[in-house]
Amino acid sequence: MKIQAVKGTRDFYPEDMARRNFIVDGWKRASIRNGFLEFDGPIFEYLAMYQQKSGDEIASQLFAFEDRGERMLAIRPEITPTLARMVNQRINALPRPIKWFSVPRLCRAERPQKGRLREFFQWNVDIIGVDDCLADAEVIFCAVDYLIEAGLGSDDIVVRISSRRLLASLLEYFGIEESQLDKVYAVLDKKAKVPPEAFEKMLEEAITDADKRVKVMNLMAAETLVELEQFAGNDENAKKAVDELKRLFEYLNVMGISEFCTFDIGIVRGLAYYTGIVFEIYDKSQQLRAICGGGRYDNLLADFGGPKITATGMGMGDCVLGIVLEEKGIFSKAAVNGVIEYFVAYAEDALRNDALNIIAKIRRAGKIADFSYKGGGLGKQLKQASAAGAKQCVIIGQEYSQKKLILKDMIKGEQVEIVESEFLGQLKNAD
RNA sequence: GUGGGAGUAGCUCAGUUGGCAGAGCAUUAGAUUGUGGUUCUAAGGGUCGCGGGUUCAAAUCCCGUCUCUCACCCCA
Repeated sequence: MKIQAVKGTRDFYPEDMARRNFIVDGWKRASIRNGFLEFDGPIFEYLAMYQQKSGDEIASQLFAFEDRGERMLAIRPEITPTLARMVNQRINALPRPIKWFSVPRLCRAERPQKGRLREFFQWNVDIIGVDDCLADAEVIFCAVDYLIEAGLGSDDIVVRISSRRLLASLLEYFGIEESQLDKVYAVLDKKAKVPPEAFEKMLEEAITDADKRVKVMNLMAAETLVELEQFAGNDENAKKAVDELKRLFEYLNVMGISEFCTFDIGIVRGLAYYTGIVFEIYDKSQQLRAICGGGRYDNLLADFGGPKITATGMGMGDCVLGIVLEEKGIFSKAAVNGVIEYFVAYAEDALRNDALNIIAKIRRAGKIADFSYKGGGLGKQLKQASAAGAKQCVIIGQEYSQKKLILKDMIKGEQVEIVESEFLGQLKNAD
């Protein structure tokens, strides 16, 4: 029986690996220039760690197994619990704010579909220990900074921003009980995803009181922060939440990315643990799930047995992003092959050892060099050099009896004769 | 867990009324014994997803099954 790749996994052939590296390298560059430090954890953890935050149902959506010591373990479906565990462990020794990032490989046992696989990479950026929404602004900036570097503009993507705290205070102000909030959130999260009639019907089921429901419907139609202030009335909590959003947008404006950002009260995020600012980044032209999502989760460390220290962060997976970059033709910029700087060709088999000797010297000088195993005619070797995308060829022929090489520029097609020692000297001085 | 779509060469796919298994790209070799990219020629590469049925004859029709994929549910 022929064995095939497991459902929802990917094989990375060299050209796929080039794309993956294009994404991952960009993530790391953006993180580092935004002042984040890289961390990583184990690829599996105790199953209980994931159940603690999200409940038992989550167990069916992750790859769990028992080891030989009868420990219940799971392959990590996210890295945030690991982050919480690691930070809690050294909370008194770590200088704050803690600005860390990671690019973990994650697995989730969900049914695969467009933009979602069972094994993927996810860029995570978190700031722990900053109450002010400046931290949220910086997380958003970091994500946008990356997307711009990757080649996307404000015509391509949009950051939709809202606030859990705002929703919570307004809903409470409208008279909806706190115990009902999660249920209502789940419905509000669907607003942009289902037809208006369906949305209305779902809302009817979640909020039986007609007065309250009308208020919520009106609220969900709000498009600007100014409108929200009217809803807030004299409610202190709601006013504070609006004020926070205003400050956030001001920060984003100062940082020069306001054209990417918009307020959208329909952004709720599925999970219960978000406590404040929430945001998602979408591709404007396509019907894809979010490229990126994040927000504030002030109970993170406390949920994992640590002190109550605030946190905010985001995650960006490689699947949806990969589709977007592919559609925009951005991957063509990614170098698929390692670019050969010098391809060494030899005119006669007798010169092969001389060629090998020079190749070794080029490589030890830090340059990328390759050659033909088969040898054969010079034409064949140059053909192979072209196929490999070589920038230059070093040709070793009769001239080598006077220690001279031919250096051929494969792009311009020009060639010059050069003394071997001079050529090798140039290698070391270059760059 | 529910529902649609698709499985033919490494890839993208064609395959007529049931009648010898095909093309392009890719790969390899040659045209070319000191000069590449273009071009030309040739070769290799198939359990037509798998199993059963109908038939003189099945990639093609029927039944079953597996896999992949898309949309739901969910989404950290």
